[in-house]
Amino acid sequence: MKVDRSLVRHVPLFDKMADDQLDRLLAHAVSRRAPQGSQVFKQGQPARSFYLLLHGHLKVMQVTSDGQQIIVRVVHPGDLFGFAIALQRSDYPGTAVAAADSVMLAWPSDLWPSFVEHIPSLAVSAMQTVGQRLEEAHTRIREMSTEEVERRVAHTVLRLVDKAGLHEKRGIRINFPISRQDIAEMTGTTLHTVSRIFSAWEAKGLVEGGRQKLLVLDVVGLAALADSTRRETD
Amino acid sequence: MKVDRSLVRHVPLFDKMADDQLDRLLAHAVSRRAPQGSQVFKQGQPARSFYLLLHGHLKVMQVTSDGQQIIVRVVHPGDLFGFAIALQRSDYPGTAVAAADSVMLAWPSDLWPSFVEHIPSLAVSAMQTVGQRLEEAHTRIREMSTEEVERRVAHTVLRLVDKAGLHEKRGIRINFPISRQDIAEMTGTTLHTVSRIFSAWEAKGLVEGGRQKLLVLDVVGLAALADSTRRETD
DNA sequence: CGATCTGTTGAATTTGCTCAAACAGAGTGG
DNA sequence: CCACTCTGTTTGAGCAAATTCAACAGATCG
Repeated sequence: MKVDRSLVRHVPLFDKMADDQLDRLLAHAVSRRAPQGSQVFKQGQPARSFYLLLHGHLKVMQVTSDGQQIIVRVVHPGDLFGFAIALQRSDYPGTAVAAADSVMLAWPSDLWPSFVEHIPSLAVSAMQTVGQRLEEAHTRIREMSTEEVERRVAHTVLRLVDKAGLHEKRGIRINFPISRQDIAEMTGTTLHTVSRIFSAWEAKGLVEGGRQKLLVLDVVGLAALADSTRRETD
Repeated sequence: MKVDRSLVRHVPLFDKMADDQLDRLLAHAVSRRAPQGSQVFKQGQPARSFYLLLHGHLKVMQVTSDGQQIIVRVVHPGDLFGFAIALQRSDYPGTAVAAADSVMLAWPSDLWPSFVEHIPSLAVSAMQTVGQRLEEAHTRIREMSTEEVERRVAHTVLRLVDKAGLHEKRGIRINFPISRQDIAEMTGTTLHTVSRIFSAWEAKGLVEGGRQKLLVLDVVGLAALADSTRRETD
């Protein structure tokens, strides 16, 4: 079960780590594949492992008691996920679903404390990661409190461009299959509204849609829309 | 600048800590008072200190570029706050305002790394705290995505009851001055809507309002309303 | 090739916001 | 003590954004 150092060397979480420490860490890692649509772990399950995404994209979802679903966050390559254990939780707070075929490393949760103990920089990095995640959550709360749907959708798409954008001749492609429903669940609206918004944007030449596909043609225009202080876009 | 151990002994963050460690920690602490309405720190300021609230209540707010305000969270006694430094940030992401006269301990941010190094349990506790905060943020996102305003307000009030409730003969009093505007900023709505909701609740005998005052008469009824799966309350 | 999934679009409806006006209570100063 | 002001609260009316309802079209897949 050899995992090569170069696979994770570029990950911010590990870039300050000495080679031998990194090797010791990787010695306990198991690599795992998740085909598109499969679940890596489920909400409520005991958190037996924590993960690092190497390739692909995951959606972390939560289901409410009355069956409604939201996407808590999207996991991109290089992101640590499922580390409930570090936050002193015994179960996963959400369900991780592969949005595209994905590859990840998995460590047994039991090992976390000893890792942190022996590799202090890991604790610092982990703390930083959680801190960023908290900030993202606050950003989302702020947007949901103060912005109308169209601007929220614009912000969400721009974040996707940033995290999962692939440059093409005609624009920037979101690099994994994503539906209107998904975007609705990320912005707190309905797929109907998202569909209408995308149709309007398409008419304006900002984006180009398609079944589970999204190509952003005019990032600047979209950003202008996202930052516009109410009613200037006409 | 002596700070007594007993002041903080009950705080979860410190309850597993040895006496001598705690004393070493407290040796560097400075106590500080914030009269009602005063700011403890401002959004964007360099994060020179981190704090522990001993007494009172604070609101942490963020202002959007176009001037709108939201309340990111409410700080209650025993909560650590303003520890941006632990998350590797150099400035405060929000503004902390005293909702009531408050007393807190302050430590220079510089000391955080050495504290964490010498007191490993502090790192674990801090991580846990941030984790809980992240979960709260996700709960709020979930509520804002899936629930109508009335239920969100109900949930918010119930959280206040839990964190800042004071038992009285007639019901449970929220133990610090809080306005409709505040609750609007916590739930992502307007003070008008909150006022209307409270008026309706008052008519039903669930709560009793007043200028910056809130007395919850029927916690169970409120909880029923908060958990009702759409349109059953009539 | 039917069945299913995703997306589109119109129409009716509703929620909650904006605008507007008035009111209540606490504190202030004459 | 009373008029005045400030701040927070209440309430109505109209309106707009977004949801719900509904029907359909095009892809995709077994």
